[in-house]
Amino acid sequence: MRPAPPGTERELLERAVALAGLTLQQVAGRIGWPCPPDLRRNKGWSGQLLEEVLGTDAGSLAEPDFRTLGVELKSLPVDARGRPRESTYVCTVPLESSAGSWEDSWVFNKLRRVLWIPIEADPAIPLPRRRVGAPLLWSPDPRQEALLRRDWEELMDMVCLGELERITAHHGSVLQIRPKAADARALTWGVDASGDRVLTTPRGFYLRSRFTAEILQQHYIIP
DNA sequence: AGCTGATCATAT
DNA sequence: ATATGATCAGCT
Repeated sequence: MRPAPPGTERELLERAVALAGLTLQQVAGRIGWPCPPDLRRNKGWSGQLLEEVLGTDAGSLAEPDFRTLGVELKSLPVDARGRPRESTYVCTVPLESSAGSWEDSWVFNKLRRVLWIPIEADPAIPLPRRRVGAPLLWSPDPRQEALLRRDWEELMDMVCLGELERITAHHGSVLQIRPKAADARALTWGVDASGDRVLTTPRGFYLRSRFTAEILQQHYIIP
């Protein structure tokens, strides 16, 4: 059912281009998946559908989806004007490890090469009829990488200094930290200002939608 | 209308 | 519990 992973970026892009313009129902039908009426009880369904159809090979490891290519796959819900409707989850925030460098960070290693696939997400369109957009293979340009790096360094400084409870989604110009858990009761270990281990909410890094909007505006043409 | 904090599903 | 895939829903 699941195709072999693409061997090259070109092959990956060809597979993705072949999906452009299809509805989610049509894409799901190709691999025998039923299309749910909405995403209410399965928020990641369309992202998982694209993984399955395109043949990712990283599972749920903390690595790019196409590990042999070093390419991360991100679906991007867009409104009628082609603007992202939501922020984009990047990865878990390491709450216990020491600083490390930007180059070694999960954030950088996931975002250095991304295949963005816009998906119509206007709530007026029933999920099965929403169309997949044209794919975009992207790497951050120097300015974008500098913005990401600065946010990451500031946020990770706060994490490492035990200022986790001070971090809100207001921090960061393009990259932010928000809760990432089953619910608000979920707990994991972090470090407080005294350096002691404390239980806290698991967090994730997210890209603000104005950042992904910029990426699409620069490169993407609405079909 | 945009944004933040909360939440849903699955695999290991 | 930790990782992945994300969107929901209420507040400003």
